[in-house]
Amino acid sequence: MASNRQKKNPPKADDNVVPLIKGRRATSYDVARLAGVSQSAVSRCFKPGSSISEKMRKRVMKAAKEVEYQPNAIARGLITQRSNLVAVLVSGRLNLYYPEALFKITEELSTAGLQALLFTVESEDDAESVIEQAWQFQVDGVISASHMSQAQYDLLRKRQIPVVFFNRYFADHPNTVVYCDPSEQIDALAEQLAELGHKRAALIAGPVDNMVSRERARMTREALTRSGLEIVAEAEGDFSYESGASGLQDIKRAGAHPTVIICINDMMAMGCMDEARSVLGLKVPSDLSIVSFDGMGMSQFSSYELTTIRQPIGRMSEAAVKMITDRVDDPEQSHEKRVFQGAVIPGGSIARAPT
Amino acid sequence: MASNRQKKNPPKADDNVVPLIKGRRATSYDVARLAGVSQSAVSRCFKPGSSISEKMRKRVMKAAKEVEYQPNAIARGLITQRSNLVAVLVSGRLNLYYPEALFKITEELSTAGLQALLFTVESEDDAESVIEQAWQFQVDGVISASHMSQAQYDLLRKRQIPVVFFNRYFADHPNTVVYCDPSEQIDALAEQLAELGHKRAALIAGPVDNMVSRERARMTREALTRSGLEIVAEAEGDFSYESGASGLQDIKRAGAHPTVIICINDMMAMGCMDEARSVLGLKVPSDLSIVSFDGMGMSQFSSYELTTIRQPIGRMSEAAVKMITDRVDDPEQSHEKRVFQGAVIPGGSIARAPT
DNA sequence: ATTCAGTTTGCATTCGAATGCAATAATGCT
DNA sequence: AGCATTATTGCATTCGAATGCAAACTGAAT
Repeated sequence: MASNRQKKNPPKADDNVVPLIKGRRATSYDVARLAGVSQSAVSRCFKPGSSISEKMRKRVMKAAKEVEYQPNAIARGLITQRSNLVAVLVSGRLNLYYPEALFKITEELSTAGLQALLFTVESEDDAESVIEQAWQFQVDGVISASHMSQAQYDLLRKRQIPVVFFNRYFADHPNTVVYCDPSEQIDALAEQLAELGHKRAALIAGPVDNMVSRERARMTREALTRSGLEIVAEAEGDFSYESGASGLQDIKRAGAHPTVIICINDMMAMGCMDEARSVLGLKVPSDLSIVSFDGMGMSQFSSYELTTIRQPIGRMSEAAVKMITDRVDDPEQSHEKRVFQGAVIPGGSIARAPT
Repeated sequence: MASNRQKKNPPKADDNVVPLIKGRRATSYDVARLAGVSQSAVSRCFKPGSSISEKMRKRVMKAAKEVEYQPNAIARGLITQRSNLVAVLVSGRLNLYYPEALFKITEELSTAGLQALLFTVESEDDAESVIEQAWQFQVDGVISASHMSQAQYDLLRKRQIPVVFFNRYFADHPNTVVYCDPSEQIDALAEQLAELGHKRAALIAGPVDNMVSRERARMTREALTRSGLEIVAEAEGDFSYESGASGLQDIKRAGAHPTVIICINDMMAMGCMDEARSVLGLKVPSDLSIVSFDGMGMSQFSSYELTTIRQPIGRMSEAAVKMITDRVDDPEQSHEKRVFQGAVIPGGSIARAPT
């Protein structure tokens, strides 16, 4: 191969008649040989901003097209120390809401010239191995919408890999994060519930090890109390439809009689609503009002029409990608929190409290 | 660097006191130097099945652990001509059913030592650029659950990249594919509908450019006719909830009065059911029966409880991954179709025809 | 024609791991 | 011990593109 490389200044085109492609994909050397230029010239043609004459560019591009040359991103990654790969960590089962974000993030990454390397994380052990995998693949950054321990995060930081958290974060530690703050909206809803005559509320919370879930629950408790509603019962779910249903059962079994239930996410609210209607025979919203968080597409299906607090998933995804690209380009970039406002979707799942 | 590499046979450990890590991640050379062995030895330690003594392995592993060495998958990919990356193509918006498959596929790939490089494809143009992207990243294979033209497929084949279609395929061309054949189930359901006294059916089909959609529609027409039901109307949807609702409206507007509607997927069935109940004031199933395809999780929420034909997504995902790994390991492997049986989920959306 | 600045181009090296080959060490066998 | 095998190990090269540096070229000004 070394002897095939051009020797003296003006390498002649086609001075080597070895067929360019025999099974093997074309490399920059193949293109160089075909165009009668050096490999460096080919490389420069594919790197925007390089010093190259128009004549040379045309010549190279013609040859490149001829053999369908596309630069090898793997080889490029090795020399530039940039893989253009971003690990995207999602938890598969938990929340059917995230696919929307995942697709959006993937698209945005792609327009930024980056590719999403997808990892599903179900447990902390998963996270462990996922981080090692990502590290092996030299990912330029990590967008995490799944659980990650402090130690795992620290490991990534130590390895100088930028991390952006999507809807989760460590409260007592600086980190880069995008999330949604629904406090104003839950305040407004609590106020509205009070005006509708509600006095007794119940809460179906999410897993306590989940930051977003905890925060939503905390805000809800505060908002309800502030508006003069009593929280007569609490149940803990796991974000799933089933746990919304069983959460309602738990509340009833505890002997509580709330007139409104706040669910920490839409999925549980749907489970709760279905259980109320089909098992307990309650009418929603006339017998029981339901409020929730997320604003996922399904929540507005006419069987549900939830009154919920929407997260602006699209803008949050854009922000997450922007934040990761900024940090890939400049690793010194400081931490940043981007907090989006929620928005109430009025829905039809709340009404005046039954008398 | 060349002068740092060990010169003669037994290279002494630590004969070079340059700090191993100064910002830079450890390489096999760093480990080799620390352990006092050659780089090849380190490489062999991380390749299962290599000729290496136990003593050497321990020594290397100790050094590797010390500097947290993990082989660089990018560099490995360059030399082995294997990226261990598989492109997974999904269409983002269309079908909320695929996330389940996507996560499953990702997990399965991961246990096979492969990583999923995620691409969203909305249009044929997208597919074009996605294929080029995937090619640049030297993916070892492609799993496509999205649209792809014959020309695009041919391009991938020409480039010797194995492709597995997930629930789509080209009928008149050999290719490797996993899909679900619901013909027996739809026959059984048609039979059951006839026994329940149904005579007039309507069909809400999917996009005609979608193979699965076309096939389901075809089978449905055949099954219904065979069982003596007349198809009094057909509407075409796009798999979305909204198009299920508008499909029903189209049917009604055409003046048809079916007693049962077959929807080509669950999502449209839910839209159709909600529209029937909340807008047309019909009772499902007593006034109108509904049948569909997919068996996605939501379809069994108690607001819907669809009678639907489930695809075994889990097993299909496993099969897809198995098929792609087989073909990555042996590119000569011939084409294969793996067809899974559907399964009827009885649900509660069909009943005796109203008189 | 000469000089000089500015552009283009090519050369040689680099990234990090894998591997064929040859050298060496370890082991078995007589 | 002596010789033949076999198992380990190291050496040198390779994968494909990017890039610092120097050589060559361009054009303009003198």
